[in-house]
Amino acid sequence: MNKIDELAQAFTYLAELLEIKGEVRFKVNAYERAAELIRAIGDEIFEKDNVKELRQFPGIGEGIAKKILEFKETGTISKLEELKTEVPIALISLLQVPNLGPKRAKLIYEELGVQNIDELREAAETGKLAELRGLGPKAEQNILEGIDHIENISGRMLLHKAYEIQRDICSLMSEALPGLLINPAGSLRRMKETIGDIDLLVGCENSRLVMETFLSLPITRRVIAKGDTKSSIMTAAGLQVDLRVVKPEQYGAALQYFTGSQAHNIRVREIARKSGLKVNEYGVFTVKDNRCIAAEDEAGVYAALDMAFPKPEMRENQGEIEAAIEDRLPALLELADIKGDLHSHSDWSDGRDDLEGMRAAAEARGYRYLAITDHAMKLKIAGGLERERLIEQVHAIRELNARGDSPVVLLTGSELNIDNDGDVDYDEELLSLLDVTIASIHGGLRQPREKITKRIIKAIRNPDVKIIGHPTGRLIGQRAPYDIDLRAIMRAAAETGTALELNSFPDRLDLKDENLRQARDLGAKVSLGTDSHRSNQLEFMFYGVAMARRAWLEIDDVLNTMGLDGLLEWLWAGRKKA
DNA sequence: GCCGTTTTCGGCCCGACTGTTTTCAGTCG
Repeated sequence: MNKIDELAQAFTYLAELLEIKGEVRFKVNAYERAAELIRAIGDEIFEKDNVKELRQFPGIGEGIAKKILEFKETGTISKLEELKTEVPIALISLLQVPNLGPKRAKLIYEELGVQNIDELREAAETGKLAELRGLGPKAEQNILEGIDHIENISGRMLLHKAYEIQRDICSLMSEALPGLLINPAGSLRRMKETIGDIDLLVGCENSRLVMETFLSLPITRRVIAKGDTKSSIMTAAGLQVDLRVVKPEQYGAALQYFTGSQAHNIRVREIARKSGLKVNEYGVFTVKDNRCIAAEDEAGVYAALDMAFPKPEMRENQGEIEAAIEDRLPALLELADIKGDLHSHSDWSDGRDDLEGMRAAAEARGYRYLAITDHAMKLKIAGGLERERLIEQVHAIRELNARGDSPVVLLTGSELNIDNDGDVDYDEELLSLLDVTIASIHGGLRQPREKITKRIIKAIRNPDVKIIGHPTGRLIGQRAPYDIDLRAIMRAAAETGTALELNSFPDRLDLKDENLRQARDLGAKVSLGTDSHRSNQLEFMFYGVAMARRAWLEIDDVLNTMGLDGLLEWLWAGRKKA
């Protein structure tokens, strides 16, 4: 775990231990917000070295600023260490059990001495939980099911998986109830990279009928909760799906309410309160006489608060509220702005489809160009192209382009390997044949921070390298990012005019949203590529664009929104062309 | 703990559902 995550986690622990201890809600909230904020800001936080600078960030006051400085100095926070002697840190693990919160965790610890999940299970199975005041057999059963859930389910689901499931459920519901007004809400609508559960929102007068239909879907394994307006089910795959029903004339307010994020909504409601208004899932109301002034239209909810409409992907309380108030929200990148894909593989290396198949798929997407960036020779395992094969491929691509039977121009290219010394596979002469030169790390992933950072920066300074592929190497939920000085890499990329990739393959999404925003702020260009190994994977661009939108990127921040001529000019700037 | 053209003190978002309660606390999002 890197320093930023450690610091953020220290504040999360502070919040959770205080919560178990029974500290006032607001103090706990402040620490939780601090943890969130630190994760969003990233390494920049360690570049500040006094209280005053740290307090510039809204949500960081004197107390938290001092704790950040203490952590930077000593690697720990004394208040946290103190707290650990009062409340066993292991108790925090109990909080991840659904249906078990801080109050009951404290009770269970104090009455039964339970400190971890194994002990919790034993207490539940022997009926001891049901004997505690405020709990009963049902609560005990729910906690047992909660334990089963976290032990069987490996955390959160990748966005693209959840998105597909959502699409399936919505179409099943629409089949049963034609014309139904139904949409995803929650983190799925915000397009977070991973999804904990799926939130769906329906606008319909007949909520009973909607609920019946939903609860009898074939995907339902267990009904968790069912009420007049809200139900939850567990699917066989262990995914929770929540469905809310509101009246059609309240749909906009409900969509706003259930899209979140929680931090965004809290800010919105605070702002409403200051104007004598109240916001809930049924509309915007005056506090004085409870008169509804907006509800049907989501943008109308924001308008009632004198705010511009922030797109769902932005709603993380990362400055979008202020921007909406001041009417300076960015014009986010759209999928339609993407003129082509800059990272794809064909059957010349480890892809499945041939050049024509890839080109046809690009044409179907309305692209102007597609870069064929098969693996370079040092990556033998992926069928990396030897010199002669690469030359052959360049000729094949040129021939295909010369036929003039497609609006899509294939760009020659390669996904080069950054070796241990920071050099790439081919010599200058061969590179002078390639339009698109991506350089990626494929080996030595666990080297020390200085070493990998140095390798990448050397590649960035190579005039023949125009794009750094999957810059952090993370695989969501499987492999941590390389230990690198990302900000130094971003600065070097900005300085040399090298693009950083937003690899849009679903389990990569690399750079991730907050890093993309940092890259843009530091002046680096972003290149969207799907890393497709099959022609149908070009559709992953959808998820890359979603990440770009979460990072507030606009057209000019992204390389492949350029037309073909502009792009080629950019790609060949400062390079020798054969 | 944070924050301030209504406050340097006194506020701090909102509601549904469940299970255990005879009117509400705990949990969740």
